[in-house]
Order: sequence, then structure tokens, then C-alpha cells
Amino acid sequence: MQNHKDIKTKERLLLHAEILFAQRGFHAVSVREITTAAKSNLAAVNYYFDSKKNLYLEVFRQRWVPRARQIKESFENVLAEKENPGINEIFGALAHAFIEGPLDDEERKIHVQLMQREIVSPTAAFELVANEVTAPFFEDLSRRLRPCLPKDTDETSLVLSNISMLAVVLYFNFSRAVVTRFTGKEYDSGFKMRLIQHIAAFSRDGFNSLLRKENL
Amino acid sequence: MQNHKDIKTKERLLLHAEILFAQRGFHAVSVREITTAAKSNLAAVNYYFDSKKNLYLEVFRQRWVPRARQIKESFENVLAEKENPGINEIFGALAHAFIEGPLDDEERKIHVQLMQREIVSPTAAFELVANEVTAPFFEDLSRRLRPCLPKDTDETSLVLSNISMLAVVLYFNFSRAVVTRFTGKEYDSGFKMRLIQHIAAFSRDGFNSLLRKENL
DNA sequence: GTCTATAGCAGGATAGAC
DNA sequence: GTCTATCCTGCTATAGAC
Repeated sequence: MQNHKDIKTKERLLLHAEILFAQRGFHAVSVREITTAAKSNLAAVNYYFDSKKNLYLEVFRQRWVPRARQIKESFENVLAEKENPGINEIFGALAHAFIEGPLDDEERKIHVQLMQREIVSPTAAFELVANEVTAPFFEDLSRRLRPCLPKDTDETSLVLSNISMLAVVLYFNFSRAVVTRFTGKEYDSGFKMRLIQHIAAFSRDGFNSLLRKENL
Repeated sequence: MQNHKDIKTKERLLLHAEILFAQRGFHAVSVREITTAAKSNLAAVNYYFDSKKNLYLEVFRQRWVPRARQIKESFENVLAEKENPGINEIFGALAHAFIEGPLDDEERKIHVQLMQREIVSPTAAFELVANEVTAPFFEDLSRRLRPCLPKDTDETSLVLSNISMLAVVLYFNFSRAVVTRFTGKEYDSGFKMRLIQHIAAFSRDGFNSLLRKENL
């Protein structure tokens, strides 16, 4: 059995800071809360990270970005098995990576909440997320989708559709209060499978609007 | 020319509190900031609203809910002009109400940001928003869409699609940092028209997935 | 590297003069 | 209804013992 002493203080701080920041945001969480949760001393945050602000940034650098890579890899691995994946396969893989994927439920929730907070109130971490994760991800996605779309599809249309798809995927992760409230369903494995199907179908058909001339 | 003295102190507090809460969230904004912005005295918040927390709630009660009603009315008025509106008309009206609609750009941004914050970190205001606005809105939307869908479409499928559509609409309002970053476009009137078209097309075609048996 | 103690400040709230 | 002055709590950050 692992107890907290088996993990180094610095790691424990990152771990618990991430959970608390994700749940309630930077300003609503105090250093005292973080060090109590991490069973470390109050002074530890400043000793290891200089400041609360920098701890927040390190959470993104050391925990958020690597996890985003995991999600991306899962997405790529699913697609690598198919040859010439079409819109269907691409969105199936995407919905799967984000709703089921490599992370457990709690981890994914934390991951998306942190991202969402940066989108609503961007801080220094926003640039990190945008440059290191979102931009390459959108580029990769566009590259994969291009062959499925008419040759004259312009870049903006493609980006708007990418954003819309991302919006739906994120929403079903971070806004569970809304989803549970209005569907009456909990996020058990049956409901998650249903969500994957829904997101894949909704995004795929939304993308199909790019195939029709009158909307361009 | 109107100066700040023409508006009662209580109203000025609500006005500026709303802007600041929307921009940076409850915890990041201090009572001192609000009273300075409203050109009122530091003690005014407690005099009129008892506490900062209650001021936040009153912002939703007195400003947010009425504005949500305005958006809803705009949506209904557009639809009232058409007879037997189909999926196309419904989503056209919806995208229009949320992206152009009755509010000016700044107001709509504030409106959606406040809502978004409640979705990410629900407080007492969440129940208000869900009960008084979101629930009736989803019901109304379902009632309008039902005639356009197969008879055996189950309620959950419909709700999931409503949520997805809302996700896209909200996203293009509150996540301008992302949209501007990846499209390179500012929210001028040309781009907004394009967004309306995009959202209407994406949502409508996403909904069309409900028409196909294999996704149910 | 961990701890206690505390500096130093900003926050929400209130009492009481006007 | 408005204002000043102030209380008091809770915060981040740091100094210095161990």
C-alpha cells in the first residue's frame, strides 16, 4: 500500500494543486489548502515553486501538457489501425479519445476543467496550451480532414468546424452539472458509450455541412 | 450627456459588478474594485446588498435573467414570422439570437461569460439559471423540434443534441481568445455573419444525425 | 528539506458621524 | 444614503531554527 510519503513532496504538491485548481480555480484556492491536501508544510509551495502563481503554471507544464499528449497519442493509435480513415473514423477516434480514452474519469475531468478555465479566463498558461497543444492538434486534424473535403474548402471554414467539434467534446466533459441535470443520467460506462456515439455523429454530420456549397 | 449621478447607486453597483464578475470571476474581483468602478463608497455594497456574495446573486436575478428573456424573445419573434419552421429555420433563428440578436456585442459577451462561469464552477446562481432559463428554453426547443424528427426519437437523444447546439453557440461567444487565435479574425460584423451561418449549418446538420437510425 | 513563527498586506464587513 | 475609519480575518510570502 502506497502512502503519501512514498511520493516526493514536490510531486504531491503538483498533484493536489492540480485537483484543487481544476475544481475551483486559481483565486478560490489558497496555498494553505494545497499544502494541507498534500500533507506538506505551508512553506513548501514557496520553497519548491517560488510562488502560488508559478505553481499554477508548473501544473500546466508538468502535468497538463503531458496528459494532453497522452490523449493525442490515443487518438493517433486508434486511427493508425485503419487505412484511409474518413470523417466517420476521425470523429469516432476523437470522441473516444476524449470521453473514454487513456485517462480515467477523474483525471479527464480535471484535465478538461483546467483547460476550460484558461479559455474563460486566460492567464499565462493559455499561451502554453495554445502553442504546445491546441495549435498542433488543429493542424493535425486539418491535415487529416482535408482529403475528405472539397478541394476549395477554405482554411477558416475548417478551423470553425474544428472549434465547434472541440466545443462539443469539451462541453460534455466540463459541464456535467448541465448534462446530468437535463438528461438525468450519471456518467457511467453505458452513458459514456452513448455520449461517444452522440458526439461522433453530431460532429461528423456538422462537418458534412462543409460538403455543401450553399454554406460556404 | 448622462453622467454617473443620473443612475442610482444601486444600479451602478449592479452594472459594474456584472462586468467585473463576467470578466474575471467572483473571487478575482474585490468589493473595493466594484465600488471604485461604480464611483460609489466602499460601504455601499454592504448597505445595498448585505454581502459580496449576495451582490453576485442579485446580478443574476436583476440583470442576467431579464437579458436571457430578451434573447429568448428575439428567437421567438424571428420564428413567429414563419409558418411551420423546420430545423433550418429554428437553428437559423437560434444562431441569430445568440450571435447578433437584441444585445450589443459587449452585453452579449458579458452575458455568456457569466453563464459559462456558472457552468464551470456552479454556485447558488446555477440553480437560478437552470430553473428559470435553461430548463424552459430546452423544453421550448424540444417542442419545436419534435415535429421535425422521427416519432420514436427518445428524449435523451434530443436533450444531448440541444446541449451540443448550446455548447457551440456559447463557445463562439465566450472563447473569443481561441477563435481569434486560430482564425485570425476579429468579431466584426462580417465575421459575425459568417459565424451565424456556420453555427446554424453545423448544428442543423449535427441534428440531422437524429434522422438516421444507426445513430440511435 | 522541513518546520514554526511572523511579517506585511489585502480582503469583507461594520460602527457611527454626517 | 453617503462617508470615514477601523476591525478582523485570512492571505502570500519569508526569515530563521532544526
